[in-house]
Amino acid sequence: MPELPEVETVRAGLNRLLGTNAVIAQVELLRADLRAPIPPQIIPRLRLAKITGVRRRAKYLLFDTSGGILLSHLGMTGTWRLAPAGEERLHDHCYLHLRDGRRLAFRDPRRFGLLDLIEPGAESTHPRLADLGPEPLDASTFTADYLIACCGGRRQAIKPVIMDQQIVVGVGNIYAQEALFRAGIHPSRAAGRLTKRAAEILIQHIRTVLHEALVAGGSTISDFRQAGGDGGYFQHNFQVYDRAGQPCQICKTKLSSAVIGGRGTTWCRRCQP
DNA sequence: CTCCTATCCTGCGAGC
DNA sequence: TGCTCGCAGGATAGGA
Repeated sequence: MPELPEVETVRAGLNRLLGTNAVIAQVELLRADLRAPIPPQIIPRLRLAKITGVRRRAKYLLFDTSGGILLSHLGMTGTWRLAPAGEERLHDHCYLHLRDGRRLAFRDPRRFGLLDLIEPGAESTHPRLADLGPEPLDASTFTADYLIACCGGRRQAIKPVIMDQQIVVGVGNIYAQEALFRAGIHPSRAAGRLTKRAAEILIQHIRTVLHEALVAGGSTISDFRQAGGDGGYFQHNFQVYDRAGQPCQICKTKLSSAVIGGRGTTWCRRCQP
């Protein structure tokens, strides 16, 4: 489900719930694999470990603990929630039993998510993290010059390029469409034909749409929830995502749609030439 | 290399 | 109402 704003919202919610002194009494794994095998050593390694905080990198959550870093990706449908005794749900895959009696549950019906353990100090070389691009909200690394350099010579459409986690992280199918609409760039435009001016505008709109969604607590689609159980409300601000056939909110042109880069894509052919 | 496609899996809504 | 079909916020292996 989650792109940067949703993952960041979950991260903030987890930190609010956990504070800096939560201790894991026991890890309970209800299955051995999600998208990839879950290393069974997380059970002994996280037992009695203190969770000192939860960070985010790209669309990954990193639980810093005294027993190592618990790495979690939400895939399409992953959620973390407090699950009091008796509130077990289908597709709960992992429970973190806390020493204070609370229980944190990772649930992921489609199982595109991920749980892994990173050894202390091995974060920068972990295969899931090593090749990630810059954070889009970091103005010092995600620059127009950088994006232009990434796009140089590429004939690929710009939309899958900005969704490529090696180029820039955190942008998925929703916010890619929204940012391209705001920037007035057709999602199929060849990445290599992007001018520096267009790159500047696109970067600016990637930042503002992600930031606005962040402030709104993310977008609630299907089962996205903050760790506290509330949904975000940025979905009310979508201008193109899931609005194929409806009128453009700027010029009233009927919005076009097609599969681009393997993903459903909606745009305004008049506003995004 | 670059780019595209298929695939992992379940749930849900559209359409018949 | 009930069924089937297609599609869904992500990431990646494999082939062209």
